[in-house]
Amino acid sequence: MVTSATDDKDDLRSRARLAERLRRLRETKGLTIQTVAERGGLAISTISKIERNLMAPTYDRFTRLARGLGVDVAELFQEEGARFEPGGVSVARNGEFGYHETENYTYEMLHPDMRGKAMVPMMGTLKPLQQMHFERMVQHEGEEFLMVLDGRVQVQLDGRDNEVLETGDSIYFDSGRGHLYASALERPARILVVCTQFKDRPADQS
Amino acid sequence: MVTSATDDKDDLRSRARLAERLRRLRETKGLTIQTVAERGGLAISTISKIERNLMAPTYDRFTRLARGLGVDVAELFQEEGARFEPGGVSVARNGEFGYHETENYTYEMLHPDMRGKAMVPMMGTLKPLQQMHFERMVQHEGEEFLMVLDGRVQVQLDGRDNEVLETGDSIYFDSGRGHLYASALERPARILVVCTQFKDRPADQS
DNA sequence: CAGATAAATTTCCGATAGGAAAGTTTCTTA
DNA sequence: TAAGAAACTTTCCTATCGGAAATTTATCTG
Repeated sequence: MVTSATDDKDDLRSRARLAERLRRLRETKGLTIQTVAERGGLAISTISKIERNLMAPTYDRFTRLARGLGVDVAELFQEEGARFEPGGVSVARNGEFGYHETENYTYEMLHPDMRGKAMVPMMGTLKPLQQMHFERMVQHEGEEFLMVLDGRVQVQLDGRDNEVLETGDSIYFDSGRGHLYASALERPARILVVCTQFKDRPADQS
Repeated sequence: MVTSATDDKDDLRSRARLAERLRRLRETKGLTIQTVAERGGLAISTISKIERNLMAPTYDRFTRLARGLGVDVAELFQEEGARFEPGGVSVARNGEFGYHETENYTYEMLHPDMRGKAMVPMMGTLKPLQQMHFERMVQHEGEEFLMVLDGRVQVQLDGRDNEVLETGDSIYFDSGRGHLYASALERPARILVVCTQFKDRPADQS
């Protein structure tokens, strides 16, 4: 065989990154190996080996490890609505939306008249980064789509390098990942954001 | 120990579901075990055992299996719900999208690299109405959001008067209602459309 | 700094993953 | 139906996973 395509080297690198991610995740949560081991139901030594890439965990150990860490299994692999009225239609004219001002952003909900739609579209005006002051990143259930309509926007994503988006660029990401937007120019930027409507999910302890 | 919380029974059930999902996935894609084995770089017998839940694959086999099946690793962990890859992020630069031309429209899918996302954003260029010829209106499952980025757009909605949207205007409606877009000016119009993902996804090949 | 306690690593070994090849079932085609 | 091929399963065996306990390293306390 040795059809290349799949090289052992790749496996090792991939595993190495996984190991690193696991340890970082555990440490940022302030958990000890022992705690994770007890909560997840696997041996201490196993976790130690996995985190140092001395071992490739099997499927069951993997799920247990995720449980011990309090995250969804699939989450470990990331590198990085309600009753909508059938036939419903809503038109929003430029400028006549309901404003929704927060400390750092100015948002305009686009179709507030429709309740329980699957997507929540809104327009936003972003101040330059210097003028903003926030405690922590925004984070919520669901998925998010952002397109820059005017200006240049800096997107901060938890666990990733900052992205700078030019006019016409867009980004799609998991809203569960902490995020922040700001204008990357001296003047305000204009963006369109569409979020999925979040249905509440069982929360786990942090 | 034996703090319950994590029972071996759970592991077995979880693994059983995984096994089933894997086999279904492979079969709906019309792939043989051998093909997957070659493409992913693992032994035939290994896949056979995994699919019949006689073995718990290790991390490396798992990633190889995913590769062989032509799906993302995280996708294998999604229970039925067809969840979106947690933490996923995708950036699309202006102009570098995959074009998708139809008779009347030119669409550019914005984030084709992300599979199984809840929303499907795309940019479109609309010809003037006179130049278009269609048999019937478009109609599909889900909800749809349209914003006019440039130009003036005429939206035909089944059972309703035509709507004319100016730049910056938007419309939100049930995709089940027949719909058609066209530029209302002599020149082409530019729009952004975001649809909700339809439930049943067709099996695709790499 | 010494002693104590917690956290992480290493060791040892039984249990199991997983490849190669042989065996079995299922599908074609004459 | 038989012969042959393709798809899948079993067998056998080595490499390695993974748990318990011993050892080392880090963190407190006085």
